[in-house]
Order: sequence, then C-alpha cells, then structure tokens
Amino acid sequence: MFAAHSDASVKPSPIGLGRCATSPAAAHHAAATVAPTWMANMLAPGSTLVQAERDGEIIAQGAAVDCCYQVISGCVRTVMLLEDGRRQIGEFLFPGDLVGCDAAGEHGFGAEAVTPATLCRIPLRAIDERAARDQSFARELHHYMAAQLRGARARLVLLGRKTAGERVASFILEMQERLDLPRHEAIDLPMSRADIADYLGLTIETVCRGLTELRRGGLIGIDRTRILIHDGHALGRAGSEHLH
Amino acid sequence: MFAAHSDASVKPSPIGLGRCATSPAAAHHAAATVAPTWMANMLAPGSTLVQAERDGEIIAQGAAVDCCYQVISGCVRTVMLLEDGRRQIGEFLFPGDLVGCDAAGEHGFGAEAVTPATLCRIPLRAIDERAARDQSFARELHHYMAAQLRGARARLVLLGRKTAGERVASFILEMQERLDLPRHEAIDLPMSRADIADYLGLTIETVCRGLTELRRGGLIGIDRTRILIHDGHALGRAGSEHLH
DNA sequence: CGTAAGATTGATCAGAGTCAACGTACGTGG
DNA sequence: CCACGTACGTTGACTCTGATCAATCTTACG
Repeated sequence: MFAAHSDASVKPSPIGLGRCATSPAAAHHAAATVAPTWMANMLAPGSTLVQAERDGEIIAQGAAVDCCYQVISGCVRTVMLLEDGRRQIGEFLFPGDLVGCDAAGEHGFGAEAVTPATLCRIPLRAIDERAARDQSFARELHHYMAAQLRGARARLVLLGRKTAGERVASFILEMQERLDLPRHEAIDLPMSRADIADYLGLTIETVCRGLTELRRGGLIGIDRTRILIHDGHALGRAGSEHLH
Repeated sequence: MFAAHSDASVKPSPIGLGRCATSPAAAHHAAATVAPTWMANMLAPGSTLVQAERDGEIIAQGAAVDCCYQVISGCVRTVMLLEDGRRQIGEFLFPGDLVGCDAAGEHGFGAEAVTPATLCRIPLRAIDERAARDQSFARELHHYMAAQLRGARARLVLLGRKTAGERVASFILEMQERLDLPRHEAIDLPMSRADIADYLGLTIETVCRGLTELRRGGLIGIDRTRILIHDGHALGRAGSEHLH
C-alpha cells in the first residue's frame, strides 16, 4: 500500500487551460493528449450540457450523427460491440476531448460514461460554421484530429504486435501521461479491469497477471484502482516504447 | 483458377489528372474510396514529384516532419518497426491518399513503396496556407482526416478482438472496397503475404491458412496475388463485419 | 453483517506462432 | 530454349502465449 491522496480520479477541467505538451518521452507511446485550449469556447451556440451517470450511454453505437460531444468532466469510453458480445474500447476520453467528431452518417462507436460525467453536446453544424469563421479554431480542430489519429495508430502497433505484458506497461504510461499527473503521484484509474482488458484486446485475467508481474518486478505499486509508478524508465522498456 | 481478364482497371481521376499507372502490375490498383477529389490541385505550389521503386523508402521512421506526400500512383505502406524487428503496417495507401499529414514533430510511422510509386511531395506550410485561404479545401481535408480516423478505429477492433480468420476475410473486403473494383472482378493485391500479415497483426503462415480456409469454403478463389470473391455476403459474415 | 461486484490467482485448453519442408513462379544466364 | 536459382507462397508438426474455466479474496455498500 502506498500513500496517495484520494482526490477525484479525474481532474476538473480548468477552463482555458490545457494539458498541453507532449513530453519527449511521451511522443513515443500512444495517445498524446492534445489539450484543446478552446474548451470554454465550445459551450457557446446551440450547445447543451449533458450529464451521464456511471455506465450511462451517451451515444448509441450506430446512432445517426447529428452532433458531437466534448467531455467537460469525468471519463468516457468509446465502445464497439460485435454481434457475439466481443467488445473493443476505442479510446478513453478525458476533459477537453471530443467524442464523435469524426463520424459520418452514423456513429461507428458508441460512447459510455466510465465515471459520472458531464459533457457538452454540440451540433455538428455549429462546429462546421465556427471552423468556417474562426481560422485558429479550425487549425486547433485539425491539430486535435491529427493527434487522435496518431494515438489511434500507436494503438494499432500495441494491438497488432505487442505482448500482453507490454500492453499493460504501455497502458500505465499512457494513463499517466493523459491524466497529466505530477511525477511520483499515484494514478487513480477511473476504469475497471474489464475496461482495460477491452481497451488492450486482452481478458481481465491477463490484465491482472500483467499488473501483478510489474508489481513483482518492482516497477509499480498497486492498490486496487491506484497505480504508483516506481520506475518509469523500466516501465517504458517493459512496454517496448522504444522504437527501431 | 478463374478467368481474370487483366484489363487495366484504372479509372480516370475525377479531376483531369489520370491516376497514371507506372507499371503493369500497378495498373490494377487504382482508386481509393476515400480518395479526395482535389488530387490535381495539390500539385500546385512548392510541391515536387517523387518516384519510389518497389520497397523504396519514402519517409524514414522518426524523420523530422517538414512535408507530407500525396500518392499519385502505385501503392504505399506506412510502417512502424519495433526494436526487435516486429513490424506493424499502419495502412496501405492508394492514389489520392495522403501520407504523413497527421505528423507532429517527427513521423511516427515510416512510409515505403509497395509497388513502384509516384508521389507528390507537399510542404506542410503549403497545406496550412491553402487550408487558411480555401474554405472547401479545408473542409475536404477535415473530412479526409475524419475518414482516416474511422478507418484506424475500425482496425482497432480488428486487431483487438477478431480472430485470424476474421481478419483475413475483413482484409479482402477492405481491399475490394478500396481498390474500387467492379463486382465480380478479381482483386489483384499489390502487397505480399508478409505485408498482409504485418497489417493484420498475424504471421505469413496464418494469413495463408486463413486464405486457404476461405478458398476451401468456396468464398473466394485464389491465384497467387489475385483474389476473386465468390460470395461477398458470406465473406462479410466470416469477417464479423456485422455489428451488435 | 451479509451480499454482490470486482480483483486476483490457479489449472487447463486452444488459437496462433514457430520451425521446417516443400511447391511454384519468375528472372537470369548459359 | 532450357537449367538453375531465388523469392515467395503453401502446408504440416509442434510449441507457447493468452483465453477459458474455476475458486478465492477484497472491498464497498445496503
């Protein structure tokens, strides 16, 4: 057990702030969070606030697209369910992130709240119009989507070529980065082992074993939902973050 | 063996500029679904034509980003190589597609020619400027990136949750769609089994077995690089294309 | 305090990887 | 034109990682 204040798992979104920055090390592994700095601005015209409770559905898979959402607080997952029940989580979204902004026609992925969450529902038209008017908004939107694309592609490598242990190690580092915690601060994961498993293309049991392995190796400490990174460097190596 | 008349299936581009095939082999692999219609326009300012021979490097993994490329003819793959030699192909690109337009700082993925290819090298600045000036260009760029994002996420499901057999079936359907061939026309795959394997997160042998299985089931015909779809419906089912 | 949901650990199984052999097309040069 | 060599594709035998099935433990909560 390790000490660690049990602050809410997800930081309230400081308006107008940004979790900017991809650290040099960060550039290597999945999903550099782009800090949309324009959060507050999205709230303006025709958009409404939406609350979702834990596991509540925000977007139904296959639903017609008319709007997208920006996460204000809490954690959200995008989900693709196959006929036979197999599930893949597309991504975890944190305050500032956009959900469904890439859809065309219908939402390929659904969206659900991992924790109680607040979102801002924005008509797609409003985004189009604003992008047309506001040059720098358009540019930021473009950068955001580019970052999403980089993140998705980094996960292709993870899912296509990494071992179970490597996936788990990479995941911890990704979450540390995305939750933007100070060094030596425990990560309080908002999602269950089942969510992690479906994000990493593994089973719950394999995720557990991966975590246990890292703990036994002294790389991390585990206290239920909280993870403390003891040796980030070794964790990077364990996750094969290093490239050719 | 099936018929397979090897007529050049190269369609003229929507906007002048034919998708010129550089080799007989390349002639088959023509249009891409997402192929933007603004192909010709990209050629304008400060951009240069680049030729790449088979397996030639177009972008080095980790190279600094200063420009991106548009495929004019041929087929290109994006590649991520891990330290120990494991390889993941990010995507296959066809005429009209953009390579490296999402990069920030450095190219996470490298790019190599699958067939002899011609590309148009475009300074990123030129794209930014044009997007700033030209409203509809910016919108198309946005739509293109959204489509890329949808494609990448569909592959997350494939890599995370689909079996080997399903991946192979899905792959054939994806290629049929992307190469935009008339129904009942054989698909002439430009890439090797090794490329397919690294695209699907499998080994060469497993890809072969998957193909053989589909052939035995009567869903497809195989003649080396050429694939003929006998039963697209069944292939969709075999690939679990059906959703929840 | 009792129940339920989630997490962890163990034992066994199966799907895909690895290793190996063989087949087939193609290009080169005699 | 044929012989050979090489690269690629296919098939088979065996192995191993991660899935499945099952039991136990922990924590949260009514």
